[in-house]
Amino acid sequence: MISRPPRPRDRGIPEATVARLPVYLRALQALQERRTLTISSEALAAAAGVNSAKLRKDLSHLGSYGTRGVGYEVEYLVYQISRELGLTQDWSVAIVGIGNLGRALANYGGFGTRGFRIAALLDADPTMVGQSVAGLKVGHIDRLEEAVRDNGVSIGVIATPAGSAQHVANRFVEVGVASILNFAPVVLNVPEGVDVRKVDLSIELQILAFHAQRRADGDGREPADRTGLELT
Amino acid sequence: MISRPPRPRDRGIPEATVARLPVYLRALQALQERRTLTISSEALAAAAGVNSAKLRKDLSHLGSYGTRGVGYEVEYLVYQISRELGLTQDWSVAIVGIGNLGRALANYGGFGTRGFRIAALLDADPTMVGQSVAGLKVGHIDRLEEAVRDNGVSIGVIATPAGSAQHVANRFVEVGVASILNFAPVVLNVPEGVDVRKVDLSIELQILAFHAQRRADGDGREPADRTGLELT
DNA sequence: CCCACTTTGTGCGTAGTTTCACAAGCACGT
DNA sequence: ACGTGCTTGTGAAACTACGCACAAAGTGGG
Repeated sequence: MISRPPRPRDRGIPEATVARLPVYLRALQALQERRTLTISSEALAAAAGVNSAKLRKDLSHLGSYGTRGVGYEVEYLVYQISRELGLTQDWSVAIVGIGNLGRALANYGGFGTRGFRIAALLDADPTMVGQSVAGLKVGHIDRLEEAVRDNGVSIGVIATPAGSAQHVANRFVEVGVASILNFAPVVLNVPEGVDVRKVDLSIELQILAFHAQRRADGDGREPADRTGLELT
Repeated sequence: MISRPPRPRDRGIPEATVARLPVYLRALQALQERRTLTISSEALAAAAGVNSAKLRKDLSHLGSYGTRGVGYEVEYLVYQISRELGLTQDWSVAIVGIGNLGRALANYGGFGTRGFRIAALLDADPTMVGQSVAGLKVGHIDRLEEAVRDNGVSIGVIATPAGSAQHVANRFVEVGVASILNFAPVVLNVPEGVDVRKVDLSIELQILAFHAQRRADGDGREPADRTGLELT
């Protein structure tokens, strides 16, 4: 069962590369729907919005799956990336916090095209419990442990208010969920070995504002010590 | 021996730093509510989930706002970071695509605590137009240009299906919106000078899956590639 | 006034990431 | 068979980011 295959894959794929693989995968799947059989790094890079050298180096971490003079076979590459990302197996996801965002997530069909199954929806609000959302009955948060165990949940999504997020995270960790996607605007504290990724809308807006302001500032530099409001 | 002349031009705060400033800001605002007057880099770093040296270096890019032996004055730092991020001015935001996600965004009150004002909601679906969401009337996408001009919108949020995203982006760019936050699962093509940030739920899940798979492959142990090869 | 103590700001070595540029490899036409 | 043309895979250079460790700078007590 446990294959120590003769071709032990280099398990040291750079984090930056991992973050881009899903983008390549999506571009490749779009190509697949258009019946494209092969594609060059140049063209795929353009579709993914990256530099072609970067794309080639990224793919080289998975192995040598291209053909010089031709390009990459789309279908084969889709399979290889999917496998590397762990999408050839199914992942059960539980979403906690069925507010506006939680509902949006639950209804978001194309979760990774496939590979992810939303197995449980949980909320603390008694009036929410029992309602049907995206074809699933919302359960009470008190049953989190049960829901995780019964459904083999391995990924937890937190879409609660900031105040409850840490508590929910603790519960997740407690029952063995080691992958958490956090939408609440707080920094979660988790033990080593637990993987947390955060998606933060207001942070993204603030970063945009920073660049927008910089553009507006004529194009200058000068941040430094400006203790009040002066400027022009 | 021939070293290139030093570039004292400290133009620009590192991108990595910019991305963390909002996190610091949020932590500081929480402290402010607890009436904390000053805080050390050590404590603030813990609250923000980063290394204290990194935090000090980040803050040093804004200027010398700390007091040795004491720490940072919370209120002053809040102001400085806000100013650097451009939050001391107001930004008008338009959201296009009032589906589940668009509604969630419109209702998400704490948009950056302040500084961001949702000025317009637009959708292509005629049955959606005219409805009231989060206290705003949904307008038809055809009026995008009008809505942007009338409200001084400078940030556009795209929450449409993938197929419409590029089209909406083009329209935004056309009317001079140079900051776009994209939730649609596509790579947007925009001219130079336009700033696009993307938030992609399924990509985040795929990255989590990658790490989860790695954990599982290894055998009960953890990644453990922290201690790479020592000297040889 | 001076000393002990605390905490900032930063120089520097290390690690990670991006990009260039080109040799090596493959397909295809002749 | 063999050259021509195209595209991959990858050394190496250039950047960027990280975190340690410590001197500098400020506080407060005696």
